[in-house]
Amino acid sequence: MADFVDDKPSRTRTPKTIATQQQARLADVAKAANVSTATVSRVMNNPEVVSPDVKERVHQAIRKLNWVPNASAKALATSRTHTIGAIMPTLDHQNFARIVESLQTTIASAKYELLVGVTHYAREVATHQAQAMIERGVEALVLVGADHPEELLGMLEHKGVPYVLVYVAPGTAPGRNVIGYDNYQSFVTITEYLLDLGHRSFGLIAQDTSFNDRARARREGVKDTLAEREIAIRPRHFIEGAWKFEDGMRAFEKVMRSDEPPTAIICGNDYLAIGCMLKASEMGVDIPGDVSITGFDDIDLARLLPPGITTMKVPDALVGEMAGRFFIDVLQGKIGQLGAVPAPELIVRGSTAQPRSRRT
Amino acid sequence: MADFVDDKPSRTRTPKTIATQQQARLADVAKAANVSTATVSRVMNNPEVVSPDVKERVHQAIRKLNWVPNASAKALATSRTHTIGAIMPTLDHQNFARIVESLQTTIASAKYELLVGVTHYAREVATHQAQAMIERGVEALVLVGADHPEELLGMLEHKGVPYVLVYVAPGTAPGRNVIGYDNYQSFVTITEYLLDLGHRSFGLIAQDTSFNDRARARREGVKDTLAEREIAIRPRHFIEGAWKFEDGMRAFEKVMRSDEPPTAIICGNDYLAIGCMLKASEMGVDIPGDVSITGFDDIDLARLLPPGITTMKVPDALVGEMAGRFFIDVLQGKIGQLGAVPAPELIVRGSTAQPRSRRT
DNA sequence: TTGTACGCGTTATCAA
DNA sequence: TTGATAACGCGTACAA
Repeated sequence: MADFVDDKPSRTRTPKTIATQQQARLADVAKAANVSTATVSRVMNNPEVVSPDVKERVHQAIRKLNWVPNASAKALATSRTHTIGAIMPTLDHQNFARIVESLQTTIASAKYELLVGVTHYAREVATHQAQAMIERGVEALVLVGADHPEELLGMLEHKGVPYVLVYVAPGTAPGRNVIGYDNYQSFVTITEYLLDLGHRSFGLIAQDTSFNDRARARREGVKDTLAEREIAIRPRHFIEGAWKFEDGMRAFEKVMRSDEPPTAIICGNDYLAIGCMLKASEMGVDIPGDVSITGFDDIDLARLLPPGITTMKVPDALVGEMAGRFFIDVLQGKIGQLGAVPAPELIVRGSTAQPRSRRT
Repeated sequence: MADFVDDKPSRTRTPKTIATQQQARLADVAKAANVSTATVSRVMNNPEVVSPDVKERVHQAIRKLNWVPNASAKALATSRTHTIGAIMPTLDHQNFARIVESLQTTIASAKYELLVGVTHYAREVATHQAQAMIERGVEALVLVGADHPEELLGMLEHKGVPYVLVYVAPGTAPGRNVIGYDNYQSFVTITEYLLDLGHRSFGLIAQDTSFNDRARARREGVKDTLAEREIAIRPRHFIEGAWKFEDGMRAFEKVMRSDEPPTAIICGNDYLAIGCMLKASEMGVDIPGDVSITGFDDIDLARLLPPGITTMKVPDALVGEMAGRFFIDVLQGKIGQLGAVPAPELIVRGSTAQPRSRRT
């Protein structure tokens, strides 16, 4: 019973991978370099403490064996997965796509990877995906909006998983980490701008408000501001539905073909507003002559499509970046302060003007 | 020495998580339910073989302890991470965003999660991210285009990681799994269509072709087809650059303000084509009266912006779905056949017409 | 500076 | 049907 007990029985369980070839393990590298596993580990995670020649031997062995560390094992040993999750309603909207993109780019600089889920605006899907990501051990999570089950948020807090609710105004969800702006206030601003122009008859084309607290806040911002002036929107001028170009086109036609169409139509986003513009030119309706249109988001096209859409500029990419930086700080043990994002800014373009009756 | 050695020294190393609370382990559940760890594992992965009452006891313990399985440990034990990766140039293009979205939705049905990387069109970034994902143990990978270092693809094959190159025509990269259509042929089709209309003077506004084999194929498709008729594009009418609306606007202006502008401009994608249309209306250039414009991709706006853009319809969402299904099949041990995606289809709209000289 | 030995939380083999 | 226990591949006290 001597030196033939030296190395481990090189593999007892048959690997379950599809791989045709055996993968090298850290132990194999150690053996090849004639060092201990601890040393190999040090070469990877703490190179300063290991002597140059040993380091070189290990590196050679790594190259020779084509070894790549196993992240699952590392995660198990360290309780760190280096993974962050983001759950979005869709990626087919420039804003969300940009958040994901900037978030990924930001966290990549700290060696974090991004798990992405798409919910298609279904609340249960969001919850379900979030739970799956928690099982996966995401170290942080980005969620959209505040409309999530209390138990999900509770679980995140219970597990100590930092999360950020994006597109949620500070103050709306007390005690939560939020990055966003005040949707309500933004639409107050838009509405007041139109009121100041002299408009007194309004239409509202908005997204579906189920599982969408942003859309609800926007709608209420408009309604409350108008109510302050004793103005209401006629039910036939209030259309709630989806959010794409063609939804806007359909809604615009419906509103403008109704009796006594409004002089201003407030849209929940730029896609809807652009849909209105497209349908208007099709119908021969002059914008802003016959009716003013406003959007929200300031997507590229809003400034490019003549006469330009009056809208609110929101800082998408910054949202992803801020969330990313916040996570990096928190996960590195720093305090991690979540600063406020600049408030949306009204951008006045050619799609709005005084109502005809007001003009001289 | 009796029954006080019974359970493991409940935790020697201090946990590294930020978590304020101890997480329950499978072993804790086992103890609480008074069964072995093997049984708890069976309840999760092989419930049929465990008796109903025991199963119930285990479930109660799970609920009581609020246990969620640790995916890293599971991955380590099974060599299956249940993760798929996708690396895209950007998400700010509808096509790529849709691929990611449909891929995620497809693989979610088989309990796979999606890791997303964005390269901003930088080849090294793509390679680097791919390697990181391999370390993470992604079980499959989606890459865009065929322009990847041989060693990366070699490593994937060496490791037995199935991958799919999307936006690559079958036949272009022999031996690789590809989903895509023939970019070259598609632009032959467009070019021939314009030639048939009678055009003899062309402009080409295209994406940057470094690390973008699709863009190269498209350009060559145009050039070769024209050369067949002994036609070349004047250097000043060939503009290569980025790919957004405003790039198209700038390029269009440059081309149209040059001496002897062409009668038809072929654009590498719809964003560029729309940029041309927008600039044209700004400049008072009539489309298709003064110049015909073609795009590629058939994004929503291509059919909505009057007079509509003549373009090729490509099946984005299908690409993601097919890749997802392929992976699911392969990873479940099935053969996994990668069918061909329908060829892009020429959609003729109002942005193209006969050149003025040809008309009666 | 390096090595030994154990733990991370599961699954899976084998025996009962 | 259930239980003991050895992997899985890595980090890391602790000792040398």
